[in-house]
Amino acid sequence: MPVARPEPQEPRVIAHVDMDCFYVQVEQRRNPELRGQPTAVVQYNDWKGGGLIAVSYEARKFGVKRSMRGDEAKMVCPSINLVQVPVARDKADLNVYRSAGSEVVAILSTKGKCERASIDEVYLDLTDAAKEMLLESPPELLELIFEEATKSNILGLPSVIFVLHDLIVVSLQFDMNVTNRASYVQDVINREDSVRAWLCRADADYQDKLLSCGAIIVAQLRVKVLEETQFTCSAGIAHNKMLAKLVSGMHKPAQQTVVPSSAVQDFLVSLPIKKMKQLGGKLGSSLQDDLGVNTVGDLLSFTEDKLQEYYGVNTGTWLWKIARGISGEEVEDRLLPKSHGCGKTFPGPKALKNNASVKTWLDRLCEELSERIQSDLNQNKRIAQTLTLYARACRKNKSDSIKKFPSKSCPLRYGTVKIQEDAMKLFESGLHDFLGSQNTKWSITSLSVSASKIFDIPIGTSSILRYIKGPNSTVSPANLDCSSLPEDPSLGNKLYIAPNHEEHCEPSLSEKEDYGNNNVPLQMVQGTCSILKFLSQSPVLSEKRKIDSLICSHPGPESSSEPNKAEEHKAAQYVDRKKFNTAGSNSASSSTWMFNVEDIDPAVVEELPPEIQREIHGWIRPPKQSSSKTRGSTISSYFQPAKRSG
DNA sequence: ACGGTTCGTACA
DNA sequence: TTGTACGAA
Repeated sequence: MPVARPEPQEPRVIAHVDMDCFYVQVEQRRNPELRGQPTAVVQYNDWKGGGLIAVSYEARKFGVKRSMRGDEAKMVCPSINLVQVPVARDKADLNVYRSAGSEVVAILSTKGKCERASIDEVYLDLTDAAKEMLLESPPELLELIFEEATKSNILGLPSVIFVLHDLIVVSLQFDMNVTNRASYVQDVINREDSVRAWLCRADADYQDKLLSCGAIIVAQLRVKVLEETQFTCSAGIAHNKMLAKLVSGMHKPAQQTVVPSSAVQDFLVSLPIKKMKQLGGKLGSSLQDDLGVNTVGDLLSFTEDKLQEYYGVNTGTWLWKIARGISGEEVEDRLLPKSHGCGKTFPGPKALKNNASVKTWLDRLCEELSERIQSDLNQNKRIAQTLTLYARACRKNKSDSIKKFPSKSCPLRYGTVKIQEDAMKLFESGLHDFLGSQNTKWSITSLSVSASKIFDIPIGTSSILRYIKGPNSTVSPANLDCSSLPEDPSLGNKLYIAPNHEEHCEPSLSEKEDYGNNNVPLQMVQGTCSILKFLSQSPVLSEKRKIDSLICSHPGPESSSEPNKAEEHKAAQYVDRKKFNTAGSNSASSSTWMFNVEDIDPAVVEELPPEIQREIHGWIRPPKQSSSKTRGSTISSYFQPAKRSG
């Protein structure tokens, strides 16, 4: 359920940018003959012409909709071009669209904080850039700026304003005919005055000016996207994510829309409740059916208490706020996806009915997943930690309870074969739970695997791995070259060691430790065992004593209460191995380890080759004063390095 | 018996 | 923390 975030009191400038029928545009770029023609992208042509997943605006005029089959589309629009999604390993392969999306993100992320919201959408926080523009522009330039801003659609004006520069975009992209263009331009000219009147009115709001600057920045970004990728997009500009998202699709394609604060109330009152993000599903239906709320305006008559009563504290306050256009959700600074997944459905007769066919498909899915996390590692220096298997299943039996196939996870080991093995084990475990004691027939209607808990490889990892691995190794993860990585001071003087990348590393499944009631590798212990084992095998750290010298203090809570801290630290100077391995939930729970460089015994360092020594010394920098946040002073967390704080 | 595929979040 | 349910595109 949604939850309200504390909203900053300073007004922000937020944009939501949405590519126009993105997959179609990607295909049109690949084959320019498709431009300006009714086109749709379909996957799986074998049954009823395949399912449509993107429809060009020309085709929409004929009534072609997503969720139609190819055959239906042909019925209502005989001239439609149906382009198939690429297929690899007998399944849809979306990589071309992913990388096209990355091209766009690379451009859109240049003017402020940027959050990749999906393969074809981003949020931008342009507050700083807008303020800068407003501050640094001399008065005579301001007039020009506002003139630029008149090229956006602005909510709450007497009527909709068409956009001059968007006209150019539209005519480039869609081959608009001269008559149309002329009438649009006339439209702009007619309405431009009222926009200028709005922007330059005596009491023009500081917030409105900021939004105007934001609109200009977004317009420029969109032009740049068009120039460099040939893709058009639409955008919404507002003071928060919710409103920006709400209007980004209001004027499509290739246009943008601004929401001044003054227009929010009028805009929202008549808006159907189901149009709001997060209210398109059951929660929205409940509002309609149980409370008789059909528009956002209807929500206004409910007190916050009443809403909390119905939907709980979190959702209640969230509802109360969004009805008033209030949303504090921040734009996250993230250009890459948080997880990678791939899956396939096996509808009806295609359902998988035995282990062999499951294995065949699982192997294919894992192969793709492995490739994707591998390229994420190579290109972005990121490592995924968790492998999860999902499936949907039917049991062929009599009166059947609607039981779900449970999802299962384990630590992710790199390497296609390892992933395949682990995924199959996960499947067997899930199947076991699913079937219970019964011994009935089953069939699988969908399978998917995903890699999650992805984080950046911190500085220092690569060289250690290179060294331990040996310079001549050709095994992929060891080929990491992070030498070009920028230093990130927020990570502190820590040495990270990520096992599971090493061939020597034989974690999890084979160890069969008795930590659970099934054979699924448990995340908690496996990583621990394997890194210790691994370290003990390394030529550098072959003796147990040396390992202990590496791990020389106990992980305390990140922000433990001050009085006991010193004492705790002292008491835990030496870590009992058993305790270390099986410690509580917040310590050993992952396969990545983080040490303070200062905690490494100098004697150990001396045994390392000179170049590694130099590197380690390079990590040791004077303590930083800047941040008020106190980082763990010892082996802090075994999990993700704390989020980058700057 | 699902439009298919991928993603993200909140909650128990 | 893992698994689940839900929502969106």
